[in-house]
Order: sequence, then C-alpha cells, then structure tokens
Amino acid sequence: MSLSRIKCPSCGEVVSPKEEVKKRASSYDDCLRRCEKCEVGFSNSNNKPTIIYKNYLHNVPELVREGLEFSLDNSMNEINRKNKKNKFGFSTSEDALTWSFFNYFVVTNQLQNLLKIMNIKSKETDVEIYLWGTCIYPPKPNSNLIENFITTSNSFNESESMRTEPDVIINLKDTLVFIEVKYLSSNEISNKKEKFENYIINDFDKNEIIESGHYELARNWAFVSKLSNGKNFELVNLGLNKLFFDKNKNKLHKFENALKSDKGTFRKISWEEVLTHINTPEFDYWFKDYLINKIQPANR
DNA sequence: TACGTACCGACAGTAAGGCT
DNA sequence: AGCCTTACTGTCGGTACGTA
Repeated sequence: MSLSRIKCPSCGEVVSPKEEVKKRASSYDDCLRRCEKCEVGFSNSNNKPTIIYKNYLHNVPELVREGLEFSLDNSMNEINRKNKKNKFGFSTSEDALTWSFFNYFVVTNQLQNLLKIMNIKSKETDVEIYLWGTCIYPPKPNSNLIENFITTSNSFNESESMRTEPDVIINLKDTLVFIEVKYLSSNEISNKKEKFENYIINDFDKNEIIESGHYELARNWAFVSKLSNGKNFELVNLGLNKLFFDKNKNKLHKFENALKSDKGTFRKISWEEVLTHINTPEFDYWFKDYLINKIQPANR
C-alpha cells in the first residue's frame, strides 16, 4: 500500500509520495514525501507522519535560534552529539522542545518567570542555566559548575566521551536543580542491576531504587545530590501528564519512596500544567502558539 | 575484524480498547 | 462487526569503546 498524499503545512501544496522503496525515515532525505520548496519532509509512517526539516534550525521558532548551534556542538555527551543534531530536525524532538521552551525565558529576559513556573522557591536572583551541559545564561557563568561537574562525573567513573547529560541545570546560590525533560518517550527503565552500581549514594535505598528500575532518574538523582555538595538540590521530571500515569507509574512511586534526603526533593511537573501558566496575557503570542501546538496534539 | 555494550531517543507496526 | 484511535513494544540509527 502506498503512502497517502499530504498537504504541506507551510505552503499548502499537496505532496505525493515518491515511488521508491520505503524505509524507516531517519533524515529528510529518507522521506518519500517532501516539499522541496519548503524543505519539509514527512516520515514514511502511514498515520500521523512526523515532519522532518531539512535544516534542523527550522524546527524551532526563529526568535530562539541564536546559540543553538553552539550548544549542540558542545553538549556533554560527546558520542551522541551527531545523533542529537540529526534528531533535532524532527517535529517530535524532545530536545527541540526543551531548547525552545527554556531559551525563550533567556532571550526575553524572564528568568524569574521561569523559576515561578518551575515552582523553584529560592530567594536568590542570580541564575545560571545550562542545557545539555552548555551554559545558555549568563553569557559568562561566574561559578565553576562545569568544572565540578566533570569532577563529579569522574568520581562516578564515567567515560569522558560519554558523560551524564542533564537536559537542564538551573544553578542558584542556595539550590541546584536538574530537570529531566520528557516529551513523547517515557522515563528509561532498566532491570540491569550492574548499571545502577556506579551511582550508589547514601541518599536513597539502594535495593528499592534498583527494583523501581528507574535508572535514568536514579542516575540524575545521584549526580545532582553529589554535585550540589551540601546545598539544597532538586530533581524535576518534566513531561506530559500521561508520563506520570503510564504503565510505569507504580515503579515511579517506588522510586519516589526510595529517596531519602534532607537536602533534596524530587518533583513531577506536567507540560499541561506549564501551559496553563504560559497561556496568559503576559507571554508572547508566538510562544503560546508554539507550546499549544506541541502539547495538545500529543494528547489527541 | 567483528561483535557486544553503552548512550539517547525516534520510527513504525500492532495490540488493545473504545465507539458506532 | 468493523472501524478508528491510542498506547505500547520492538527495532533501529549513529557514534565510539572494549574485547575477543
């Protein structure tokens, strides 16, 4: 069965599929349906094809594009850099959503609003924000966070080309926040005990954590706990509402219950919740539009 | 040289469940 | 009964390292 024709969302012209062998699309060039004029491709799925941009920069609003190239080129996990760039051009890209959302507050100079929305309670006003381990604000960070990050990474025996890469770090004088962002995928689960062994700290019940299977969150928790070095810390899991009610919800509860720390807290925030904050008069129309178009279709 | 592992995260088919 | 939608699962892509 050949693929259906599709209307280009950019110019409105109808695009017909090329008569070639169909394979899983992992780039614009793999797409059998392409609007060459707009440089927009459609994945080879029969239903709800993903849009794949020829130029990955086009997958984020124009006003937040500056600095993106630098961050992608310098992300913490070196091995994954190329792959990260490739995937950035997909309409389903988690990284593109992360970039657009957080960088919006930087370019519009609204970092205090970001803290409010993320429910980060701190009296400090000096903020540092890092995406994938690269600083996006301020232009010249005045802490040596990354230096300490490398030290911490080494202490967990991570290889230097494959370090833990927190999606977002927000560094305040009295609090260190890691945010693990999810969009369409769920939190990574692993049943391999050995994988957890490198990230055992005193801040959680080891066996319970392993049983919960939440390797990705456990690693982030251990990392932020150690890196915070005595100050308060938070691990935030930001995702669609359904992330917290999917097949892994019991395991997630187990994970949460296994955490024990005076200094640290784990919090879940949904994109839907975030949207209710954004969908108010003080935010730019284009930004609201962007977010609504990301969040609402994902629930239909 | 080839294979296994790790990493992150997306594609695409299918099973399941709801609706008419 | 059959259609449609959604959630889930398996598999893949691309990079590099360690080891046989």
